[in-house]
Amino acid sequence: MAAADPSRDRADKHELILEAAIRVFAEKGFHGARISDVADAAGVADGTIYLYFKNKDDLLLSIFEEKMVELTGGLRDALAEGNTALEKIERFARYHFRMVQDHRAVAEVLQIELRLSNKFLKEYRPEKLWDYLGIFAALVREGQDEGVIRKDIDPFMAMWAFFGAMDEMAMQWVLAKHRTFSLDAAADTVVGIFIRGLAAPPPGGSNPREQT
Amino acid sequence: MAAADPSRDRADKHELILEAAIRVFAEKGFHGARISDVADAAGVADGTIYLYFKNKDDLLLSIFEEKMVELTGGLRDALAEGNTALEKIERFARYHFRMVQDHRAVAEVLQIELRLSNKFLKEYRPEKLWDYLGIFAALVREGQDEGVIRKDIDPFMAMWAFFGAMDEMAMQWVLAKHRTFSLDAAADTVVGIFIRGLAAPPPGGSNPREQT
Amino acid sequence: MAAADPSRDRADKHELILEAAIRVFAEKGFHGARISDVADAAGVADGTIYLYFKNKDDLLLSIFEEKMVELTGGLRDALAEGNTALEKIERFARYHFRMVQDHRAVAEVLQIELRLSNKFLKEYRPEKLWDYLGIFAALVREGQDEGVIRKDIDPFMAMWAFFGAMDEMAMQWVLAKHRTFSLDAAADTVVGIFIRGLAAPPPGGSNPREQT
Amino acid sequence: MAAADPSRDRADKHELILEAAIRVFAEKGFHGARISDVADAAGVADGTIYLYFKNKDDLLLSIFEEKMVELTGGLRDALAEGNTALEKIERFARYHFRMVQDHRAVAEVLQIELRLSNKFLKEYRPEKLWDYLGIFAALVREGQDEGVIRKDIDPFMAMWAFFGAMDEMAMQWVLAKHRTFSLDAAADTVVGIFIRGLAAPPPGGSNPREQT
DNA sequence: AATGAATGAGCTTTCATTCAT
DNA sequence: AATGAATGAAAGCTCATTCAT
Repeated sequence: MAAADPSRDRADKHELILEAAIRVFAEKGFHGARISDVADAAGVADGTIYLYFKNKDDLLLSIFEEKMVELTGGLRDALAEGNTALEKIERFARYHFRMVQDHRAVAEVLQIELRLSNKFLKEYRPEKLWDYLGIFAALVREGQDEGVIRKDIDPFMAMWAFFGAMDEMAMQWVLAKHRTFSLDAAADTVVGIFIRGLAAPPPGGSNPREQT
Repeated sequence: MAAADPSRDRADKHELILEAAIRVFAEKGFHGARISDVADAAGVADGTIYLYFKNKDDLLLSIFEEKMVELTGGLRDALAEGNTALEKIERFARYHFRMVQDHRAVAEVLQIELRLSNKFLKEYRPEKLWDYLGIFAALVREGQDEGVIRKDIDPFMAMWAFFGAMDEMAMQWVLAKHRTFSLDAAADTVVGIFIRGLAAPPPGGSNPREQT
Repeated sequence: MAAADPSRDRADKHELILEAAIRVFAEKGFHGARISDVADAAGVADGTIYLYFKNKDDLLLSIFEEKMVELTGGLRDALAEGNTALEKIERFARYHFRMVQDHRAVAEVLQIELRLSNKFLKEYRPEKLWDYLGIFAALVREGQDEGVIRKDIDPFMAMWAFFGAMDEMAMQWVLAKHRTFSLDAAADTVVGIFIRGLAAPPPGGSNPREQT
Repeated sequence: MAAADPSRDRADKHELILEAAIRVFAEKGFHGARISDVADAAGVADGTIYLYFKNKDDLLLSIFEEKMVELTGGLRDALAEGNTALEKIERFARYHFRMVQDHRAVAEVLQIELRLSNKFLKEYRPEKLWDYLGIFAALVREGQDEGVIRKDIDPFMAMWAFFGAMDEMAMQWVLAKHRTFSLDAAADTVVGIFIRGLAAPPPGGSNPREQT
């Protein structure tokens, strides 16, 4: 009797088309993919896509939004086990790179195709990205309250730096078709730099650069 | 005697078209700009552009190459005055953000339009970017030799992290039309995090996190 | 007892959809209106419309047919009180313009939207229009028998001229959104020209142009 | 050396495409014709059409404008030989129908295809038609000054009636593929009705209806 | 009888690039 | 070298209509 739920059917087909689009966009690129390619991959007619998505751009942005929500949800779980803010930041980085590694087609779309979209880059407000990154900014503030992160750090500036560092490495990895380096090493590097870079000096410590 | 040098004339018109393209691409976007817009802005006929550039993509990539060469040249000058590797890294970051700030149209094209290009992102090998960033990797190695940068840092990984952090902030600044934050603050953040993040612990120091 | 009559129900819904279509077509235009707009306006599902009308064109043509039948019926009543053929012709003109004035939405559809239809203009035989206009031709013949209308007039030719004159004025009035002139003045003009234009010369009269 | 005149070349190709469009639209209808059909008929590439016309609608409207200018020019010549206003009105009608008869493809487009165009009917201000018909209104005024046309006639109202009568007959003739009646008879009818319908009563005459 | 989700055909227009002059 | 008129490929989206429920 489950099939009798129409909103269930609707959600299923939405999902069906979205997943097909991820596969097709990852393979042919957003611009290289025709709507009919997506329709074929999903096993529906071209027009059906427009019953579930406004247009081709909306399809791409929907992939972004839905996957970012999943990503953010998973992040919260991943951080739950961390104790200090710095430990959670480490977990954030490792989680981020693990997701890139484990979801290649999605990563391909979000790292590459999405960035090639005028709409996304210039007009769209990626609130779902901010939700995700906002967690980092909150961790920085948390760490500052705990006294383990320097007070002179602007959480938002640090957030962009942290995201930029991870994002660039993820992009190089995806573009290089994963051949040149491991994402574990990328995670180590980001963790190594940012943990020390953000950390407050040990009480009574005498790091000479701390005068800057 | 200047007009008598034909290669000089050629270089002049090449430059003329290139600068016109920067202005037009910055204003209308690469995709939104027509070749005839560039031709109009340069005061030449459409066909003339093809005497100096292979095609529209080549025009964009030429902007990238020529500006990156200038950027790299300027960077060498900027670093010359630095003493230690860490000081040079600080100068690198400050130079980078100053260039973004002082050359808005170029920054607009390199930060935004270039990234929207399939060709650039997927097919092109941006050697000129590597030349620029390679200087950072060299500085890391230098610092490791000097003993002021941790040995467990992979210079190339650090390079991507450093570039990614700066690039993301520059991109946000350009996209936000420079309203939300200052690039000086961005430079401070990057410097503050990376200098500490890369620095070797003071000899005999006892930073508890160094055990990680 | 009314609800017990199934053909009564059917006629009601037919009427319901037809009147909804008139409103929607008048507002959005035939091409601009979607079947679902009509369905919404009628409070039925899209598919239901196809239980009562063959297709979208049939809906438009049905409006034409049903309204023309009503129009023709009303015309007969309006002419009943006239005495001579010429007087009836005058009544015809005044009735026509009054109908346009009193039924704006219907006029909008019949004057404008219908004419924009390929089907109507090129393939359809508008018998119901001929029924309506045939009355005019019959009046001309009647007037010729009575001796009040010139014998050298071809009733069918006169019919098209008469209809054309009225129709053009009605169309201008509808297109101008009724702002520029009154349909009463239009009626006066048509009556003034056609009555004199058709009238036989007074017996023994010596109108010099009668020689033509 | 005539071919060296570039504006001449341009005008030639404009004309070439326009005449091709008339043939194609007359045969397949405006909606049934694809731009590539017109391009083929003109012996140019699809894109070339857009160098001379803004879009498909503009092509249709250009046919209207250019042919109306020609029509109006010819009309002035045709009226030149007339003496009185009434005689000129007669010449107007006969000229109009002769043009329809002698330029079938153009008539097909202007009588049928043009009217099927939403753009033309609802948005466009057909100034060139008004120029043409304005001549009729001027003739009516002229006749009123001469005393041969009744003063109680509104020239603009009469103009629409006159045009409507001719236009309806021309349309029926074109739609019927010229089989059912002759345009000469149509001209006779229009002339017969309008000349008498507009004429002032002979001085001292005693037409009983003149009291209206 | 009524519903409404699914279908899929159909075509204008832009603009990078070429090449005859 | 410079011009600029001509080329022609390429695909998103709408919406009337169907038909399983």
